[in-house]
Parts: sequence; structure tokens; C-alpha cells
Amino acid sequence: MTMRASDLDRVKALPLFRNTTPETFRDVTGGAFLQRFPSGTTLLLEGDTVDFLYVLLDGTVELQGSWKQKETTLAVLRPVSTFILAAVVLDADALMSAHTLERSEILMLSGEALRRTMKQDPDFCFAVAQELSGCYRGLVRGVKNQKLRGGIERLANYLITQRVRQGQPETIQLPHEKRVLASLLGMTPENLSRAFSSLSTYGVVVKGPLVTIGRPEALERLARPTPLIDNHMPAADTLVGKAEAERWTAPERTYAYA
Amino acid sequence: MTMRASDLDRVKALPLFRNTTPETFRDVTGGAFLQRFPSGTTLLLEGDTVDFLYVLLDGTVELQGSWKQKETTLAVLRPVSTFILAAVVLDADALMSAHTLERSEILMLSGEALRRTMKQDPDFCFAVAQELSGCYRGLVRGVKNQKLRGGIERLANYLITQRVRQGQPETIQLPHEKRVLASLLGMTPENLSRAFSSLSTYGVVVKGPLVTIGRPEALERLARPTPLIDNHMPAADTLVGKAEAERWTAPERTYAYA
DNA sequence: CGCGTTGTTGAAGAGCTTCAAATCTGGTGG
DNA sequence: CCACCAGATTTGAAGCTCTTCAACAACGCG
Repeated sequence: MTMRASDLDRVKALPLFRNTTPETFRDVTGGAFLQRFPSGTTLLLEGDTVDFLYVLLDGTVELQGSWKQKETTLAVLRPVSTFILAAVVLDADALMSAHTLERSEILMLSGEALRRTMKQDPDFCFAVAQELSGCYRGLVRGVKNQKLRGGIERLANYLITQRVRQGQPETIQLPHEKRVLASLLGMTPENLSRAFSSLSTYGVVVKGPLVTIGRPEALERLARPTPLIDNHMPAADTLVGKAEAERWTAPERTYAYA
Repeated sequence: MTMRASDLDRVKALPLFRNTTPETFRDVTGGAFLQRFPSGTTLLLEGDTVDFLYVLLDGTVELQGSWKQKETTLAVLRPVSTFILAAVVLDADALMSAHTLERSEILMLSGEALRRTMKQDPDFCFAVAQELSGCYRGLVRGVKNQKLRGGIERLANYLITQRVRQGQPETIQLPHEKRVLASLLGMTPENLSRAFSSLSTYGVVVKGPLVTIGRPEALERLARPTPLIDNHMPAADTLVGKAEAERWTAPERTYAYA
């Protein structure tokens, strides 16, 4: 319950709230409360009624879906991210469950208040629509990634995306356990392990959570990232020509829950 | 360009417009125009700038994504459906291409006008947010379907969904070519053909576009449909108990582009 | 009726999963 | 601080699923 002013500032900095008036922001965050959860806590189960918009302020949250004893990871969230916005807007049941992968700090905003405020403030409502559009497009990218690429290709593209996000270092750090990554990429842990081995041909060396990408160009030739799936800006020197470079200008925001 | 009044009525009946004021409806449909396209026409390519919200009034449209000479079907739309709403809201490039599978009638609404109207009418903006939420949730279902189920299971569930939508007849009709269905289900045409054969064990008999489901209970035991993925209401007599039945009450609208 | 497209079937092989066992690793209690 | 343990990762072997290629059959449109 002890909410630091800096926490609210971080929430205010989210695209969803960046341009809201102070009044609207107060309306939405009015009945909000901050909670701390230990690692491994289940926040929400598939099918649960959703009463709050969650905002992850610190820690890591995994969203997953399940069927017949199988589970799959739909997204791994890091601060600062909102989640289950769509269920809140529709006042519907959750389609995925959420649980913490680390000790986490989560702000819970009243869904009721959010819907009410949307109807009062068209600018805020528009921001919600934009956020939802971005989430939707993130999922479209995810489906294309899943249906059009094989496991090794998905891993290769994942590594390239991470490299870009981490500032193009030679060695990147995997942001979570490999079994979670495997589930996110739609494969078994064993298969992920073997996929990493296959990539040694392309200069990829794995040491625990550290992955060294020795020959980025070789990896990119295999991965063939595209802005229509991967939504990131690659290193300029890996691009073939100006025409191709232009396709990469102005990447959208990334939506982690995609 | 000849737009019948009945066409506008059908658009007005869409969830997106059902509760809008006549003024707002006029604002959005103001500069709209109706176009007729022959079968096989490409309406939009991945990466294209999107200037219009499309409304399919008659015919069939396929949405697909591609990568490295591969293509996959993301949705098959039938009247009355809107598409590429998310790209319009963000004024962004299309992530999927669209083309007609039959001669089609399509209404094109100005994206500019749509965005302007959203900012003026909070109720309409809220309706857009609801629509986007539904689209998002449709995709979440799609990802779960794709990642958690094998090919035969996806086909079995597809057949059950069709049976429900067509009013539980013993014999259903496939709404499009099998190769399109295969792509939608994320498999090759050959594999779909073999999947149909496998289902003969469960009372499924295929004759061209007609599929007879001889033993629905057997098929459901294999398919195990769930409201957290399939979003339809099954026949009451296939449910095991009251508790399970309750999980199926109040299905959401279905979003075909999911 | 003919031809091109669509659908089916067979065989081969690539990709992925499962099971089992052998490390490896991080975190905990002493 | 260290030994220990549970869980995570890797590796191997076997088997299943799915794709690919090729050939053939069926269908539908002109």
C-alpha cells in the first residue's frame, strides 16, 4: 500500500498515460493499490473474472495459456508494463493466467474506474484504443512468427531482437530461464538446447545465461528478420541496400505481451 | 459507388456502430465509398500504408501473412466484418495482406475520419476499444490453439465450431477450399487430407465440401473444446455436469479475424 | 468434353517430442 | 563458508508428427 510518488511517475510515463490530464490520471489511479508478491505467485488464472488493470512496476510476470495439462508461455513481462487491458475493457474473463517469476511489485487499477474514465475522457479513451491496437499487432506478429518460422529460425530471430534491445553487444544476456524461453518460442527445453547447438554453426556460443553472437551477419542471413514480424531496428551495417533500410525506419513501440 | 440504403443499415448493425448516434455514424461514413472486386483481387499487401477501414459487405476475404516465400492464412472473413481496424487506429502499415476469395463488395471508410470521430465521441471511441479488445482476445485464442494443439486436434475443434455455427446439423459444409482451411489451421493440404482420414475413427466422413459428423460425442472427447480457446456454445447434452456447463454460458462475440 | 486446378495417396526424410540418464547450477540450511 | 539438494540443462535414443516431392484422381469451369 505504501506507494512512492516515483511509482506514480513511472506509471504516468507509460504510453497509455503519457498524455492524460492530471484529472483523468487521478480518476484512473484513484482506488489503486500497490502489492508486493513473492516469486511464483499466481496473480490470475485462466477463466478468472478480471477486476483490475495490472501494472508491473518491478519484477517479472509470465502470462500463459493451458489446455489438457499442457502449458505455453504467451509473454514474459518486465517493468513497466500493463497487462490484461483487453479483458478489463470488455469486463470479461481472463484468457491467460499470470504469475510472478520473481519477487514483483504490481499496481492494481480498478477496472470499473478505467472503463468509467474512458467514457468521460475521449483522449484517454483514444490512448486505450491505441494501446489495444499495439497489443493486437504484437499478437499478429507473434502468430506469423509461430506459423511461418521453424524453431531454429524463431530462436535466431529472438537472439537478434535481444541483441538490438541490449544495444548490440557481442554477448547478450538471456532475460529469463531457458525453459521459459523455450515455452515462449513454442518448443520443448530439450529442443531449445539442441537449437542453440545448431546455431554454433553461425557463431553462437552459449555459456549459461550468456550468449555470444560471434558473426551477427551470418545469424541474420539465417534469421531474415523483417519489420512485418520482428518490430525492431537492426544495425545499419547489416542492411543490403537503401531500399531495404527504409523498410526498417520508424519501428513501432514494442508490446511485450505480444 | 452506388450504395444501397440497406448496405448502410447492415454496417450500422455491426457491434462497432450499433449504439452510435446518427451524427457520429454520418461523420464516420461520410467520405466512404463502396467497391466491387472480382475474385482473387489483392486489396492490400503487407507493409502497405492503410488509409481505410474496410467493411466486407458481400463475398469472402482472406487475410494472410508471409515470410520467405511462405504464406499463412490468418483469417477468412465473411459478411459483415470490418478489417485492419488496428492499423487504422495507429495510422500504421498493414501487417497482413488481404485479397478476395470470391467476388466481393467492400465499403471503405476513411481512416482519417474514423480517428477524428473517435476523439470527438467518447461512446464511439469506447466501442472501437471494445472491438479491438475482442480482436485481441480472438488472436489470443488463436495463439493458444496453435501452440497447444496438434494438427488433428485443431481440425477436430474447427469441425465442432462449424457444427455449432451451422446449427448442429449432422452434415456440415466447409465454408471454403480445403487448401485455405489447411493454411488457416497451420498445416499443409496433404496433412489436412490425412488429418481428415484420421478422424474417420471418430465418425467423421468427408465427401467434397461436406463433412458428416457421425459421432459428435466421440469427436468432442478428442477435441476437448474449451471456452478459453474456442468461444462457442456446445450442445447442452454433450456436457458432463452442471459445473462444466456453466463455464460455457455467455460466449463472447466471435471475431473472425482472429 | 478437355484442361487446369484442387484434392488424395505413397514414400522419404526433416523436425520435434518424449523418455531416460547424466551433468550442472543456484539457493539453503547448517 | 561449505555441502547438499531440487530443479534446470544437456545429451542420447527412439518414435511420432509433419513436410516435401511425386504421381494420380477428382472436380469444376469454360
